[in-house]
Amino acid sequence: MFRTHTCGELRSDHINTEVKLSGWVQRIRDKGALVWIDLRDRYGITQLLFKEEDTPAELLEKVRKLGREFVITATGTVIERESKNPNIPTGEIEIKVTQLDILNTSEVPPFTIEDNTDGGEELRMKYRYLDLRRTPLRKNLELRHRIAIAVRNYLDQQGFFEIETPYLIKSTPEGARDFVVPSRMNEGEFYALPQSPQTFKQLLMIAGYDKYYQLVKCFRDEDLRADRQPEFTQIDCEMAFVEQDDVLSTFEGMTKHLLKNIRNAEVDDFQRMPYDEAMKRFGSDKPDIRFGMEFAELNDVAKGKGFNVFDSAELVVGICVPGCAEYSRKQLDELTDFVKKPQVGAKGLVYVKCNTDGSFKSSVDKFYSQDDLKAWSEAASADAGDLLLVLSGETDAVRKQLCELRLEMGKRLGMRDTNVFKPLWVVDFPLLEWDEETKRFYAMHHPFTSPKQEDIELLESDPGKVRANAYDLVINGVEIGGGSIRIHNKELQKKMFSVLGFTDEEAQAQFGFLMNAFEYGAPPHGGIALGFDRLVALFGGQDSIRDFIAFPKNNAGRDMMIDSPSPIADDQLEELNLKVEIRKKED
RNA sequence: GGACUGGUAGUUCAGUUUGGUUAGAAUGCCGGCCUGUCACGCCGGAGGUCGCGGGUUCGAGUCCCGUCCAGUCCGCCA
Repeated sequence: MFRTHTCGELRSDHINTEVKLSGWVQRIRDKGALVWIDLRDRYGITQLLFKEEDTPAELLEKVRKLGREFVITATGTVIERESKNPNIPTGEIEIKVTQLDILNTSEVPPFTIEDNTDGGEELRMKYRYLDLRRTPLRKNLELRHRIAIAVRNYLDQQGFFEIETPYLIKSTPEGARDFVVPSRMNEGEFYALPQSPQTFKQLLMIAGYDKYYQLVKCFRDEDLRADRQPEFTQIDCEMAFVEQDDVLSTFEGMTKHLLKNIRNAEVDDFQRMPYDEAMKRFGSDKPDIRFGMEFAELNDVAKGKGFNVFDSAELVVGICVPGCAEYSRKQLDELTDFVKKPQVGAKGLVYVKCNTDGSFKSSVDKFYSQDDLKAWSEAASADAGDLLLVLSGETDAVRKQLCELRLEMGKRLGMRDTNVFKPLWVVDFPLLEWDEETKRFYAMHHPFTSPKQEDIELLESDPGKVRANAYDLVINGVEIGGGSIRIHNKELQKKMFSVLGFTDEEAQAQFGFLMNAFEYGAPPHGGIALGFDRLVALFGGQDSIRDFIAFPKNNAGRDMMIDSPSPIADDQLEELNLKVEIRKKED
């Protein structure tokens, strides 16, 4: 037997009991006549005590051989500490050890296994199994587990079945790049790993399963970010006989359930904001509504006064930053540099200080009178003491730029509190997006998304104007998930493919199975998929999903620990009857 | 595909702007001392291909060119 208790559970109630603990040596404090060892396992830390005067020499010798991260079993008596440590749950007691077994030795770890490790990102990735011993990582994975359980409980109570769908499926050209897997038994052919179980969950609805969900791995061969991994987990759901409202209320309920149970946070009913409105008010389809600074369009007051930059711009738009009229020249220059970064891409920044004495000071005083600037401040609902930051340019671009600036200002002013949760639904997304490069429309969501009934006639006349029965769940500026009411009618689906530029043959070849299924009584249906990793990271108060995944990949899609991807052996290629030839890139 | 930041002791970093004696600090590691530590303390010690390759120079961690690696972002991600 290795243990009677874990390292996290002994309290003063246990004093005088004989116990056996097993774990890792976290730290040794050797004071000569006294030696303490912090013994760690998943549950906590318990202090072991060895007193020179009443410890057999043989045992002391063993103790002095120990090093960090050795795995040991200690047997002894729980005693009250002479000096207690109120900072840890087991701080009232320690173990007077009578027997010590060294189960395994350890090399000196390359970084310290402490809450605040000295290890850098790269090293921690390479030795991920050591990093995972650290409490912050352990807590993240525990949080992930708790949320997964809460999701399953909620959806089970709502009558959902968790049904697994295949990972080896068929490649489709729409959407993200597929990861592909060669088939040995079908020479020269490839499976694709699913970007999402989209078609399968729709088929499950046609099969009559009514409510489906799955915590499922999805795969996308696209460049990574802090919040994007090539393999990631979705809470994937689909419901039959539902309208948009049914899906939204079910998953609003789930989100509230999670916030309540995991974070003990109560939130109001979620705002539902049309896409157009989100773009106009926040310049983003995933607005962070924890703070204000909404966009104020200033075309009416800023144009026609001889400032050519604004006169020639499609949109002049600003935000009102509360209480920042005192910003120094240096701070304003910093903000100008921020918006001029290539990642943001603005040409410049105009500011208006609404001074507390009622006067205005701007970077464009040459062109605008005090009355002009007063009109700006009124248009932006600015008060005395506020700072207006104004950008101009082509509508879509300038909104995006101002959105970046707004988030930056929110961050600087401490308005993005990770303990505050403000979810909302963004609804009425456009069905289609025009792509200049390929001169065709792409589905903004995916090609199975249904258009709004009242917009269907626009499909032929003005496809870009068609709104979709599509919605995103956004929390604190993070796109947590999205879904839609699907097309369940073969004719409409055919029409959709034709708008997307598919011939009948292409549509049949790629999605024939789904179109055929629509011929056998497909019920109206719709669903949603939530990014599980992002949801967990959000609940954990962090932007990066990496530390909420046990074994993540780096920004080049590599697993630094197992060193993958890697070449495969010749005989593996032989079996697949494949030859690897790296094509030279053309200039 | 692109922009930016970084790479110096086991680790985290300073030193690079302005080239110049033996490349420093902290922490970790090793040895010694210490009876109430818990980021223990004190004394001593070991530890370096300054990412790699080339160039400029009397002389390069420092300047130039190339390259690799890591990170953040843009493009991309229905």
